[in-house]
Amino acid sequence: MPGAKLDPIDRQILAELQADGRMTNVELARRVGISAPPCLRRVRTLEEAGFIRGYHAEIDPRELGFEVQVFAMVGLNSQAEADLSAFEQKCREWPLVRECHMLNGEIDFILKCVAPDLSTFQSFLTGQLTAAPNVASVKTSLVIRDGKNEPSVPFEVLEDRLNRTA
Amino acid sequence: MPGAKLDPIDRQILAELQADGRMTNVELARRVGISAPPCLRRVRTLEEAGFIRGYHAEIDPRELGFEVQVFAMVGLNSQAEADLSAFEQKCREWPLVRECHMLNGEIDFILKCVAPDLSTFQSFLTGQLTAAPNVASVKTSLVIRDGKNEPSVPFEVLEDRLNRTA
DNA sequence: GCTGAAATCGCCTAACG
DNA sequence: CGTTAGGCGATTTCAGC
Repeated sequence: MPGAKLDPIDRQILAELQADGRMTNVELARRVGISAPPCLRRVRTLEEAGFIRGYHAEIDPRELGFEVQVFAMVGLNSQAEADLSAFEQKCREWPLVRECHMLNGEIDFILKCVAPDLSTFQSFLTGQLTAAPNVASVKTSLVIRDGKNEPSVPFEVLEDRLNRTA
Repeated sequence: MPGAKLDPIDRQILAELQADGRMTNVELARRVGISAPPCLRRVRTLEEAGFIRGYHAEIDPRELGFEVQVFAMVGLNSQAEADLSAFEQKCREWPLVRECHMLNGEIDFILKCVAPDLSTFQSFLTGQLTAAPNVASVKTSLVIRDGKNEPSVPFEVLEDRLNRTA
């Protein structure tokens, strides 16, 4: 079971850094109740072990002029591994596509896209996405507003779960 | 037009901090070609103006024991504003729901969820989500793998666009 | 008004117990 | 894991353009 090697302090470190990635190490150490040097060692270990993939400023797309956010549901003609990978590669090359997730069921991929305006997105949709090799169908939905948008992991659930097993 | 008040240095600061949110201020200043104090002032201004919403460590959910990632497409019975808000509020209270976006078209909301395992998700699905007031239909798709997962904003597109206008 | 230079203060981060 | 200690970054102050 992954996560088993982490003690409560490690998990708290991850939770704190997920909430505020620019927290100083001494502040972090204070919050988790140890002194700074071991705290820093833990952070480095967590980074190297792949628990922490990186640190990012969260930027408001609308403030920057990206007024449009769209989800695209994509079906392919072939689901052979080479064709799936080829499509993923295309997504990595398209800057308007921010996320590309392979799904089970009738939809093959869901894409989260941003664009400065609708016409930019439309021309990407018709000129690039729909026109790409192997793409069978694309259904798009505009995002009206975001009701919630949190970084990846709910630590509360993790703690609940470990308490229940304990 | 939003983003018009930002000069090229501000945009570069945002791009650098989106790529590495823990970069030191002196390193950031070096990269954007100004000295540290004005660089720090710009960062503070960008934070206060809402361009930067926060800083987060990016944590690998699978490493932490969240093996399951699911998209849920939700339709409601009533689309009155009070009912839409009520559903969004529910999503904010459910820790397994990480994102909740209101969409146009026949789907009302798309939810990105995580869970430690399938059975945890299933019990959330049947016990909470489908059972919530006003929920008419829920279709779920398991994520097989992530082909791309990038933070919000493609600065390349912004620069292209500004160059074209200039 | 905004930038850069100098100086202070606090943090980072090694070495050691 | 804690303590100590030296070097570096952060942040304020002040002068210059």
